[in-house]
Amino acid sequence: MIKEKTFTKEMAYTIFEQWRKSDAFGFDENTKKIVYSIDTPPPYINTPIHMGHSTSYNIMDFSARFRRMLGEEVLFPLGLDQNGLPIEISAEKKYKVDFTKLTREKAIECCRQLLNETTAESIDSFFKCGMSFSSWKEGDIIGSIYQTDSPSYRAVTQATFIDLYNKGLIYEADKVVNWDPKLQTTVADSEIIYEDRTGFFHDIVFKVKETKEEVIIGTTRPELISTCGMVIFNPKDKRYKHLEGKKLITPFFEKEVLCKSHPAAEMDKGTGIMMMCSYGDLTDIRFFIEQGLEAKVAINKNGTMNENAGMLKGMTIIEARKKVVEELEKQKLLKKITPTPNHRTPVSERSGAAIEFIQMPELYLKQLDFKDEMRKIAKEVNFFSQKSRQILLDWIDAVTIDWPITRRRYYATEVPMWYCKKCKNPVLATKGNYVQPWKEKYIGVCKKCGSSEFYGEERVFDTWFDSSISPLYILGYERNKKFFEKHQQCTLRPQGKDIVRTWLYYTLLKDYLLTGKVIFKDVYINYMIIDEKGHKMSKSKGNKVDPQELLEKFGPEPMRLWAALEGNLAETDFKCSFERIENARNILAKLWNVSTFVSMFEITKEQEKQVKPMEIDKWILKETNEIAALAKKSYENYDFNTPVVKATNFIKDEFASHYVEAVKRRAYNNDANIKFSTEERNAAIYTLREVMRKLLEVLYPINPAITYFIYKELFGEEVHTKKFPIAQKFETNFDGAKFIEFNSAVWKVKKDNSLSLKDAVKKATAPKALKSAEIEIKAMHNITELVFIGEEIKIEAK
RNA sequence: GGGCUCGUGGUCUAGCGGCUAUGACAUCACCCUUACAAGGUGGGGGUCGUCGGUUCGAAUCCGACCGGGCCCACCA
Repeated sequence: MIKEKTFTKEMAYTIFEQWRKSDAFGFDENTKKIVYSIDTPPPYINTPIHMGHSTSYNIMDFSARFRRMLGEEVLFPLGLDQNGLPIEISAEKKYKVDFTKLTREKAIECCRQLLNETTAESIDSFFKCGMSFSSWKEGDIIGSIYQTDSPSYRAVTQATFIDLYNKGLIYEADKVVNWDPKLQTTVADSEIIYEDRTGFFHDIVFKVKETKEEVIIGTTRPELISTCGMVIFNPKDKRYKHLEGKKLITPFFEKEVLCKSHPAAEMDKGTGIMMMCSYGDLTDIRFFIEQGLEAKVAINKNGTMNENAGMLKGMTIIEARKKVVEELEKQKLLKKITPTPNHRTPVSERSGAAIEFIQMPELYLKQLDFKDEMRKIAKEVNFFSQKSRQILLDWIDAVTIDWPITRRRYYATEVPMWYCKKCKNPVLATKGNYVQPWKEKYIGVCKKCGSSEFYGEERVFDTWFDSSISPLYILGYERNKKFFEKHQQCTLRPQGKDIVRTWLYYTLLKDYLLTGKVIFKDVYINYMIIDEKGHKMSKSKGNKVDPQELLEKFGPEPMRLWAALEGNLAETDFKCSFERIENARNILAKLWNVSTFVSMFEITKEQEKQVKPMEIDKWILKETNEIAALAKKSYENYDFNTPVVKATNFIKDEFASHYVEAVKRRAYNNDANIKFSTEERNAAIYTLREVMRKLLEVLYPINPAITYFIYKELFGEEVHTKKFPIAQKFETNFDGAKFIEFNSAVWKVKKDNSLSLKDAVKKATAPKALKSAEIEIKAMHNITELVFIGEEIKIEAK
């Protein structure tokens, strides 16, 4: 019998703790069962976990728990992504330091310190959410918590580099790269976002050499005038036709450039005539290559101007722009400045700085050669939902350069290479150990020139180069040969749609290049958690809902139920609000209260065996079994929304309001006027318990703690060790829908006549399909005379 | 400009060719009925974005348009 009035978060945590202590969800790597592996998204733990984390992890946990109930061995390790720019940015902010001014050791130490402070906190949040990870301990065995900055993980990252290098898939090239001047590193295309920022058109005077005519040219990058290589106008533009082939003199720098017609110039943009500079943006670069012009770099890698910018040398881009404007104004060469509000600007996703394009040697992983294979892979993987596949296909189409995998930062996996001091020939580290070439010496002899002096590579890997091997890592690649040989494909990759072009794409690409296989069977792409107004949650907007706060207020179970009830995250964004979670809490309160009621009645195993359910009992058992069948089918396809909505509505409406009300008297059997036989009473008790049993089993993956507690109280067994319920068939002549309709009619009549619900009804006519529950119905509504005629419903109150 | 997606009572949402359009929140009225006021019962509220087409029949299929959102490309 349940005595507690409500189910509290403390009760949930006690159960979670019990599971953690007993290692209830530990992974057995020697299992003979089907292995169901989940490659969890390593969340960045530079900040506490947010609503997106907690919700998407909850949904993963639904799958993990459900699959265990199907008898599968679930590999569900917690991974923590602790490499890369986001960690560095947070550390710089938190400790108010600038890594470019610190020693490398010091910078790394800052990151470690930050991670030490945040890791435990994040793990605790996951624990409180009720996650059933394979382990809560860090370690090297399959299923342990892993961190991408551990020597073990970094050694595998480096090993994959060595393999790819030896396969000839990595090369170094001095190409134009996306340069983040703030972080002073190259970034990949996938890390660039476009923002509509306000730019300013500067209308600047150029002079025609031959005729001294003034030509007004609009530009947003006046500081780059020195690198102007050509001026173009649209071939159809009559205003400038006479300038074809003429020479123009750039203001200020007094350089001669050719003026030509070219379709890239749009007539209605700016003044309709434009200057082409090297490295202003990507189109400029393409144009220079196309025209065979010599590019001139005017921006240094720290974002300042160099000698090619003449007197602007040493200034930052912003300062230089200001200075040029001043000078041009002085010389009356600046006509006007007009703002253009929606100027699409490439911005570094990590730092928010405007991207510059400069030339820089970096290591590249070949990806252009594999676009067709990637398209094939995209079609082989099962996507949940189907439409998410398109996000990946679109990105594959958009890939135009190989993947620059090196970064010039600190807290990341080092490129495991050294170079011969004499002949610059590179040597690779040996696989298996984690190496740091920037502070470790290479001992050996150069195969090319015989020299024994080397210097270490200083660059590190793009963090996606690390995280793209997470499924390989959790399956024991390069660490546990026996296990990896048996389990080469990961069952499920759950992740956000915002990182399809990075995490999913890079993982499929890299793991394919390494193993020749498609690494995932299923991919579950979750949409985003947005605020009540439909805006993305972000720190800057201040509209973040903090899961820690919600845990404090509601505890884990309402949040988990909300994640199932709110919608299907594979299809739509979720709007998050207190109200909605409150609703989920109320549903759980209902479940709790019904359970309290059912727990008042006992029945022995022997009695259970002899039970013959009555027709109304069969009706509710039939409905329950249909829900169980639907749940199994839907859960298998990662749809938790449809069955859980059905199940909770069923509990509230049909089960609690109608069935329980109807059999209450049969279960109590203490009414002086209506006597039921022991068999009839036992049938009611059996049915109440049986419905609860199946519902609890169906809801366990969603709400493990509350269902565990109730199940234990009612049946003395542990729900998490049970098999997912198999639906039984029931046939009955009792019509549930008509029953509900009849009840409503009675209630309405009583209400219209201002009668209390327990007041007597003189005479009622009910449909024939309810005859089998005659005694219950009479007792339920206190009906004096009840007749059954055809389909008719008629209530005479007085 | 290209692609994807969505438009259903005040708000969110189910339905995706066939009974009176589902449910939740909010709202109103009544009610402590021995599991439950974090509750119960009942009520009010919808031209299913607009226009056209297919069909015996359209929220549902097709087309056009209008209006959101996301992604990609391009822009001096």
